[in-house]
Amino acid sequence: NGAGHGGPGPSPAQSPAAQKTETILDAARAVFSRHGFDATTVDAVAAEAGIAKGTVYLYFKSKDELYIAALVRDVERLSEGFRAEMTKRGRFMDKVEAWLRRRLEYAKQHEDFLRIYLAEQGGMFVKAPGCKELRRIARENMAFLASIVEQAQAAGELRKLPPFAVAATIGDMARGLLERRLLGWKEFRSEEHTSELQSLRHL
Amino acid sequence: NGAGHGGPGPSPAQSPAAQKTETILDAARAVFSRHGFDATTVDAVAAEAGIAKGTVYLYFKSKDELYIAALVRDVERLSEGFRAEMTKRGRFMDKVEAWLRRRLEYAKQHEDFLRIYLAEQGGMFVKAPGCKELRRIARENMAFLASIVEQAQAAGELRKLPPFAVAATIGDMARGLLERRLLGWKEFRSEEHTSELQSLRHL
Amino acid sequence: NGAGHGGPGPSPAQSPAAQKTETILDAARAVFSRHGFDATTVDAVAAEAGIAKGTVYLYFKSKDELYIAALVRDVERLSEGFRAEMTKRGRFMDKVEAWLRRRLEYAKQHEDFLRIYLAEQGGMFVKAPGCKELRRIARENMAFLASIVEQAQAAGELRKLPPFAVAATIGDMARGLLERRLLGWKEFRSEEHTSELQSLRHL
Amino acid sequence: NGAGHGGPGPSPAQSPAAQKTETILDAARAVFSRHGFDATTVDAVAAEAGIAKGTVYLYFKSKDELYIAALVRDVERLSEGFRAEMTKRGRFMDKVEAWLRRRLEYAKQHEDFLRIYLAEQGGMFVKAPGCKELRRIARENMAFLASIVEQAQAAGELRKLPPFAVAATIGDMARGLLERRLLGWKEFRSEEHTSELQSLRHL
DNA sequence: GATGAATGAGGATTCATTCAT
DNA sequence: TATGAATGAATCCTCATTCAT
Repeated sequence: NGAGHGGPGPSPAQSPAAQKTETILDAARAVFSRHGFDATTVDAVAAEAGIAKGTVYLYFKSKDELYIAALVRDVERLSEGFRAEMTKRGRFMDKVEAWLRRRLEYAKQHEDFLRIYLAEQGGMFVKAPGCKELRRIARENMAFLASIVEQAQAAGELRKLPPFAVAATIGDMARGLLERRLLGWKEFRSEEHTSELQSLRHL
Repeated sequence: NGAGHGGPGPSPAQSPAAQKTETILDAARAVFSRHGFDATTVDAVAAEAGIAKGTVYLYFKSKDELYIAALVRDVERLSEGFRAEMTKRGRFMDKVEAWLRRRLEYAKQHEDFLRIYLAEQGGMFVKAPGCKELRRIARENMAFLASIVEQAQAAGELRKLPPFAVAATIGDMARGLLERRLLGWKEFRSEEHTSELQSLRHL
Repeated sequence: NGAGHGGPGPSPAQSPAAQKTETILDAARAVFSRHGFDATTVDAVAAEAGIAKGTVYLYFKSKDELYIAALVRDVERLSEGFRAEMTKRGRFMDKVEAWLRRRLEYAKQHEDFLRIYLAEQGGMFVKAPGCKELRRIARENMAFLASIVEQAQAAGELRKLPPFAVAATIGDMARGLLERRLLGWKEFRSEEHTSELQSLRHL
Repeated sequence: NGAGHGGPGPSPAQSPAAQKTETILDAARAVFSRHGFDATTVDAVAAEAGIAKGTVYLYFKSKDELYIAALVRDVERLSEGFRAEMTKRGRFMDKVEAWLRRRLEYAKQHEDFLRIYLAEQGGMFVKAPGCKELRRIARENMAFLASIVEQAQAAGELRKLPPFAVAATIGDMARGLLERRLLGWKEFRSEEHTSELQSLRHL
């Protein structure tokens, strides 16, 4: 196939073990996103992956570890993706647009990932697990975004507001945008996101 | 009664049954927010409320219903509160500041509520339950906010961007602000939120 | 009934909870002795006790705890019994005979207990669990026996050999005797034990 | 080969298959003695033997069979050893001392075997498996011992007590001695066992 | 109304055993 | 022969819910 871009199903170039790991993670993502962590049974994941229950435990020590692994894999994949995209662009608004587009695309390809991801953001407040890894990534992304903002401010593209606050605000908006899209709120269909993007021009 | 302040403990003016309902809901809020939905046992809620497990089932049909009830009660209380506050203010930024202050105050008084509330926002994407009620409230609030934005635009206080998009953006920012505060991120201590608020002036 | 001597089935004078605890312990003794620790399921114990699986866990935290509790209860009961008997007798051989008779009687009444008890002695060498409690009792009994031996030596009833060694030897013989009886070895039927007892006269 | 000494590791003169069988049995002995039957996994035995799990099943039909085989091998080896030693000696006490020394030596070389052996003696009362084979050996040894006793009685070396009872008593004492040594009871250190042996002189 | 003992369905996890390579 | 990935039966334990008191 033309890309190792992380579509569902393992690419043929990997070791069989790595392939099966990918298969299981894809299944986990799908099932966890449908039912949430607790309502998901390992049986269901195994069934989705087309393997036996015990096999899951050959690749992951526990249900918790499986959940975290599925989440972290996608979050990292997504993070790497948009950082690369943003670096390629020149002007601030282009960067932001690239970032948003990347997230939207990814969300379209992996609506199941998006569900689990957004849910976990909420879960950060009640569950400790894996948070460490996820928080690390979240903060790294935030720092990256802030540095982008600073560059833009230095270039006179943005008003001189605290960069972290601006970065956070952008992140908040993006999340909300994805959520509303996922919930299918009719006020926020299709091109609407551009109108939200417009707001950014004035920051 | 003289207070819609939503403090814990039942007000004395209510019927005994209503008082016990309140007691249970307070206990539920506390325990659910500490451990999340699944990790919370009905036993723990009963213990927190100082009653027997069976008694909980005299007031709520199931654990699910109890969870939703606890959530809805606070969300409605909060919504009513800030709508009233906003209505009292004249200028847009005052309204928004009043709203934010209201949320922060509430969050301070009920950090446990906040946790459960933010977590549930994520849960909207994976669990059906209660979503109907909660979505209704969320959309009503959004519509209210949008109408406020429209007024401000009519008064020339805001640029003419799509009101729903602006309202949504404000909501997103507010949520992010609360989250970062709750997580204790050091970049967003104390007065910092004003700097995020400043951004709004330029919308 | 004429005695709280520990026959199966709870005595009516106890609290309901204590009665049920006894019922479960009796069931546990029976089932564990039939199949050993690992091959015994909590389900089987519950079935033997005529209650539901979950109920067992209202009275004992785990299968391990249940096992230990069943064992310790009987070992203590037996130990107290024979110490009292021995104290009542005057001459050494009478004491020993009383002790042996006590063990044989108990073994007849509680063959299931005996099995579990003897098995656990072997288990001491591979499993740690509960050993602490059981070892304590075992050593207390050994010390008691040794003091009896010392008295007998002081009274000129026994040769002056190291008391602990003699006590241990007596204990070894008694255990072997019980085992052979339990295994039904035809060479060691009925009155045979007296002939083993005779050996003691010459120590 | 020049030694029936039972040391670990296969002797070089055997067929490769027999050598591997020995290797596995050595591993089984080691692991079973550390954790007991149920807590031992076939995986662990294979790892200890340095082979793959599946290979174990090429040599033994099941975990049960492996356990029994490991046990029986050592018991038979030990039995043959001490019978030969005893036959070589002339006087009764010399025979007994030779026998005890043999057991102690074996125990020192194979503490792991001893553990499993003593544990299994208890297990005889709750588990059926292998009992048949082990009981046979145990009774053969007992009969051998009894015949030795009878000889001694005929030679006027021992009082005329029932030979089987005396043999059993000697066996009981020996077992107890080994156990206390294994448990490390401080009352029964080092040379102490001679004092227990002294008792025998008076039987 | 209140209680809390009892229930039993449900799920994570382990591991003996098999079999394709 | 040797391997070790895959299987799935088996079991401990939890906890929402009921109901007799």
